[in-house]
Amino acid sequence: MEDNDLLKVRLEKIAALKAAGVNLYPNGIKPHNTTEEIFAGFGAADTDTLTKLSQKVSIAGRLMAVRNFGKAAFIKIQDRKGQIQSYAAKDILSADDYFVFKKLDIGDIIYISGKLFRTRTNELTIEAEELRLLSKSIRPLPEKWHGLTDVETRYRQRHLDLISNPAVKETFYRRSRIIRFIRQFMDQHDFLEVETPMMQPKAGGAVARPFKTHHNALDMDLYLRIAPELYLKRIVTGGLERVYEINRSFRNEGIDTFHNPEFTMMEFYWAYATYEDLMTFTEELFTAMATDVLGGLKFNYQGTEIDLTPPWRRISVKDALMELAGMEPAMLADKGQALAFARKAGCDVQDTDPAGKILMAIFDEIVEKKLIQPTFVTHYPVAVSPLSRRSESEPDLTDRFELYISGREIANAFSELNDPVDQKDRFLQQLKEREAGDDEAHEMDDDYIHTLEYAMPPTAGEGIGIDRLIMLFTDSSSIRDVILFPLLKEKAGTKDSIK
RNA sequence: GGGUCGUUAGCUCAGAGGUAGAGCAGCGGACUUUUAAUCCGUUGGCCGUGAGUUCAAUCCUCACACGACCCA
Repeated sequence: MEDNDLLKVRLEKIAALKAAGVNLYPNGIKPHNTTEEIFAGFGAADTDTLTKLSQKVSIAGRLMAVRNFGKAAFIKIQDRKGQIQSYAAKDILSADDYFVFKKLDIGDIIYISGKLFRTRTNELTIEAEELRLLSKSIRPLPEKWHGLTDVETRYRQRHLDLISNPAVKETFYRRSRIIRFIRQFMDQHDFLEVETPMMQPKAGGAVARPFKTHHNALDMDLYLRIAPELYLKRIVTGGLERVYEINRSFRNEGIDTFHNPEFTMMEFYWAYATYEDLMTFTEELFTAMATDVLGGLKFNYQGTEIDLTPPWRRISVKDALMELAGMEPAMLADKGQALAFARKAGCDVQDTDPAGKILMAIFDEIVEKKLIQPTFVTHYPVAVSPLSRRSESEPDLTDRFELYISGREIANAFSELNDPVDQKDRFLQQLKEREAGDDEAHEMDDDYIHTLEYAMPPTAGEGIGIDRLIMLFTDSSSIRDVILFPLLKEKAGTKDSIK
């Protein structure tokens, strides 16, 4: 163990407590209240009312502050819902409890029971009649006023972040509430929640690099899924017609404020619906969710007001390129001109890239960041949509949209390609691109085509990036702030433990 | 992958080529209604790691590690 005086002092206290026969880690002592319940029940009660009531409460939590006054003290206890003050005095506590109290450190988990009263400054306070140590801390907490601000420590030691920064707890309460709401909404619309493999022999359903792993007993390489899509469509083919899954996918790519290698997505598939139905459905989901979670359809994200009031703007990729990137119709029609435009804009494009891919590169570079208010971008080129149904009127385009909010892709949806012959051609085209050096191109998946050969009903499907959605709804600037344990590089020698 | 910035006490941060600083926390003392309680006293450091320049490096140079932000 590091030669640290702070730890030494605490270990000495532990020795003293043990010598006095105090159990440092007792079990089975249960609080009857939370801080939230106490404030909800008695936050409005005045001194006289509290005196008459003589209301006894008990709580457990972390000791966060001690203000000593000789033979009495004010202390703050924090539980999962908040903090409350308690008054610990020598002439109220038993001698044994007071002995323990004098040996407590900030950071210890304690139990307090006693009557509620108001102090001279009118703060609702528990007069401690019984005080128990529930778990002894031997390391000091971050400082009470500035808290913990070092982002690296916040992510690496999330427990400290949660203890020190109440807003972090709020974020994860809200995250849970959003996901719970989505489940309710989907269930109400008769969707069935399912789970599909995270380890897949082929990583399909999206355009991305996978993580590879290996099954020893089967001696088989497996990939962590980049999307559940192909399995969910097998389920729809099987007749479940409306399914959804909320869970992790994994993509082996760079890390930044919008990308974590593992991230949470909801995908859902809806037989007999079209991508146009999904636009309406998405509006309904988001507005209901915002009303439930935020109490309205307008909210602030990083200093910009976002308004979710439907209907949201719908614009095709080509119209967006003309309106927001300043492209001329001739450039859209001619690959050479598009390529020149893309190069000028600083896009990383190859001569061999299909025209649709070049247009999307320009879109990503210039248009995306301008889509601040919720916008459905429609009619993506076939070349970048290997699993989407072709538009009846324009076979080079697909019945697909992406939803953009605050310049970021939040959802991706399309009417599903259920023609097995066309699907096979699309995979073959992807293979060509893979051979040309695009290691993100989709793999051939004969098993999936075989499934389609049994006839999948006409279906529309959508994927919603849950982490990004939660960033929006919690005004978080980094995806790391909405994931409890974002991936960080390992750092050697940062943490010792006691011998 | 490139650029910029950061890494000093448990935490939050100053600092200067010559023995390392503050606030909070801790420790000792006073104090039974405080709100970052107050008052007196006080402990605590491989200045991220490694090399180089120098009489002397925590500071200058280079490399590396980790992180943040921006760009691709």
